[in-house]
Amino acid sequence: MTEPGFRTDRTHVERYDAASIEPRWQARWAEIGLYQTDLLDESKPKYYLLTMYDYPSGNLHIGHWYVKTPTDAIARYHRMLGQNVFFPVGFDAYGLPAENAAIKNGINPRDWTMSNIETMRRQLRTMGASFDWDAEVVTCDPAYYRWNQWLFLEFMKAGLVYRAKAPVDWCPNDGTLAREQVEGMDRRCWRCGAKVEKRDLEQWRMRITKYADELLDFSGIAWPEPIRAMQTNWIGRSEGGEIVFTTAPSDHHAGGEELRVFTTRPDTLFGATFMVLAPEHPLVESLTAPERRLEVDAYVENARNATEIERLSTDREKTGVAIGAEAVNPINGERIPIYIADYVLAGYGTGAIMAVPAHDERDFAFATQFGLPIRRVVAVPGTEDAPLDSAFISHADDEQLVNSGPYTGLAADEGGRAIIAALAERGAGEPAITYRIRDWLVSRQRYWGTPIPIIHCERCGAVPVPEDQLPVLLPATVDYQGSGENPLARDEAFLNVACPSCDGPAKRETDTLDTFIDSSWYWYRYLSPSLESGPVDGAMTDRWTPVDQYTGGAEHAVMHLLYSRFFTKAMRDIGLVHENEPFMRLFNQGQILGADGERMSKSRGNVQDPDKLVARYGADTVRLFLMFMGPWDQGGPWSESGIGGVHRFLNRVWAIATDPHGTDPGDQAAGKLPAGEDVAAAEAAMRTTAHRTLRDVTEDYEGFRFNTMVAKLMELSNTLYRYRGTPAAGGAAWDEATEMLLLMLAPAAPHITEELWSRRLATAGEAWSSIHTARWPELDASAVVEETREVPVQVNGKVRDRVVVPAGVSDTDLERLVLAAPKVVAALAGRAPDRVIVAGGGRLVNLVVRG
RNA sequence: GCCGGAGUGGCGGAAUCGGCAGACGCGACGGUCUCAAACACCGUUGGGGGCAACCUCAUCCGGGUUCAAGUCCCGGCUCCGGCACCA
Repeated sequence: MTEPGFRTDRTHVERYDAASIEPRWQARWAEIGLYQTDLLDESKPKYYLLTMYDYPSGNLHIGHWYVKTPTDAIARYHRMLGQNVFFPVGFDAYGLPAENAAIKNGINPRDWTMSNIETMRRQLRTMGASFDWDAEVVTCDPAYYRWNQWLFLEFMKAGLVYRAKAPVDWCPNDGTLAREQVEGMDRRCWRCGAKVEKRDLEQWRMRITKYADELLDFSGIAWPEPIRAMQTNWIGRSEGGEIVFTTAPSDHHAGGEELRVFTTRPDTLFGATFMVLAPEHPLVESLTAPERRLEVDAYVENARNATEIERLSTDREKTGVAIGAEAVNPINGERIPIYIADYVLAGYGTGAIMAVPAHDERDFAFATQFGLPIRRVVAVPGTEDAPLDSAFISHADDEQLVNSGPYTGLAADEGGRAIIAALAERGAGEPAITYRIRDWLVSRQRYWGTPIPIIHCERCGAVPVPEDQLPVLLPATVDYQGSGENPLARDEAFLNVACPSCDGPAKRETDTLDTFIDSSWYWYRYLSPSLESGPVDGAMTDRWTPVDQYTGGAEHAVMHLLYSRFFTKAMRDIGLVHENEPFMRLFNQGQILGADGERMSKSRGNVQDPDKLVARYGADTVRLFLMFMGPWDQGGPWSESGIGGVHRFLNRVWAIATDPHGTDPGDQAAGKLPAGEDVAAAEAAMRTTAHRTLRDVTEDYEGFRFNTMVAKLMELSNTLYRYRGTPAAGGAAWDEATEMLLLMLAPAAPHITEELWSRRLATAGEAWSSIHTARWPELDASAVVEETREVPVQVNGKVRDRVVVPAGVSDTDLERLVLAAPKVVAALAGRAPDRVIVAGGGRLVNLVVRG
């Protein structure tokens, strides 16, 4: 009878034991398909909730739980609101770690990946997450990646895919990278951290730049400001003008050649005292004077070979050389010397600048270094002769052009427009816009990815694989020969193929697609994962997309989250979908760091495994603890301290629901109502608290404020717990409040609430139905209002007393009551208040006394 | 340097259409229960002062607006994230 280790007077009550409850309900939910969405059911409003799918790395750590369990609570909350919720799950199954594991351990990447997926499926179930597993997508499945290939070819037809030779970012371990995959000032690979180099390679690209302006427009979608700012900066739109300089004739050069520069400051054109070309600029070769040749060639060679590190190690000191040629300023015919310098980038604008040292920091530094003239052309009137010790770049309203010929005296922005207009008339300039974003490089020299469906024929060039020959299957067997080199490149069976166009001997493309292609449209595929006639089911996407709510990490700001917007627009333009944006609302949860405050990683050994905690406390406690830790968008270092408090809360919920009349042995006040309270007052208090909690918790679920949501449920349970064992327990008000507590807690702690709910139904003799299909409780607004309330009274802004007044008291009555309060009288010390402020509809009174 | 976010008890954090600073939880201290420990439960807990009712200081720093400022304005500092010679 008596279990060892527990108090005798508690043993008659069944204790909360998560381990015996959770697996049982998980199995039951799966058995009855509780979370499988009927996508055709239009009787309820749809709600498409998406959380970023995972790379199957092998084990769920606490970070996965941190993203997924609150998202699951959102799904459950919306179901309780009566919406048809679609909450799918899948795996981002292609990618580098599988290959690295394969090389290291001699395992096939597919076997490694699929066994990890199996593990993770099991782990995801222990979370109690309400995923619809029928919709699962695994991207390394030919049923999925064939549509990557199909989309690639359709995009090609639409002019959105092209192949070009250009400098690319190259990681010695991982091969080519998208610009977005190069991180930090020292330009490291996002995967392996190796230093990234530039190489000239012929590669496939997607024309994301076509959508640059559209991608800058976030109207109609509710995305966090930081993500919008990052994308906006990444796209980097600059407005200005292109100005056409010409080369001046000289001994070695006939002159008259166009030299276009881009500038955001056409107003400073009269201040251009030299010109700088990128070392890679195509005209450098022909413009260089014979006597400068040696030095110029050396500089160009050096710039090509210099790593970014070397460039930066000079502490941004400007370097460059004059090429012995001059350019003619189209506005005034002035001849200025031409330099090359590596601070001018070949890939941005026109790869050439007009240098205006008076009004640009970099040009100022260069001019100072090389003793070049600095001519001020913008100034507040009267200050134009003041010497400059740095570039003058402010944009005050009263600035004017100076030393600018006929434009002198104009306001700077007006002058800029006038200069461009004048140049445009002569064909020597025009308004122009440039972007920092580059087209998306999608070729990867890797095995474990989607084969690019292209065949290279010596006669016909790069020929698309005909649609009826898709998918181009990734060969199942792979021989790495212990190196990271792409094994496809020496797989003769894969490689050799007849040209689809001329039937001659040809070779397959051996590069595979960036895995970010996979994740750029996966949410569409969830709606028809096994469709064979196309990538998406138009009727389904029309009905269900855009996604209503997306959750995931901010680390994807300029990769996945930008590519997905691009894909949606591109798919729209080829007629596949009919929307402009993929995700209506986005929420970025924070990141859980290791206990050391560093990012969790296997190599640091600070990865937190939830299994131990689940075994000790149960999944509900872990879920709730992760929500309670702090604001969801904040994240922070991992610490277990505090999880006990959350577990105690669930224990109390259990006791409230199963044993309303029980008492605690340590409580001397047990069984007694608080002093001065009768049963009626207690019941009114429970009812008020329950409905206030409902009001607040509803707002918290809507706003994803899970930490305060849990806190408020704790308060409600504390209130109920205080009445446990008293005459107020077990009555109608108690029962209503308990039911509300369970319903409000259900999205966050699905197992314990399901168990307690089933017991309630059984006790009431009702047939079982899941709490997760129950309706969210209705707020009784009248219950929220108490009969009396406490009003703080300030004298000169400091709280001196609190008076209890009837709920509907008028301001004048309130004032009268306040002035009669003993402590207020004392604080006033006989003085009459000069002002009486009744603030916030009677929430507070402030009495102002002068002197 | 530019862009974005944030600074509140010993700790995680509440409270921002200006209105009782520190909800909720952890930790700590005291207690109940126990032969004892653990568990559980009850109470106290921002600093300083006072026997006490109370007084006083306090939300990164310095100013300001206001009857009233964690919250608004001006000027700084620190930390985190992103970008980084982008003309």
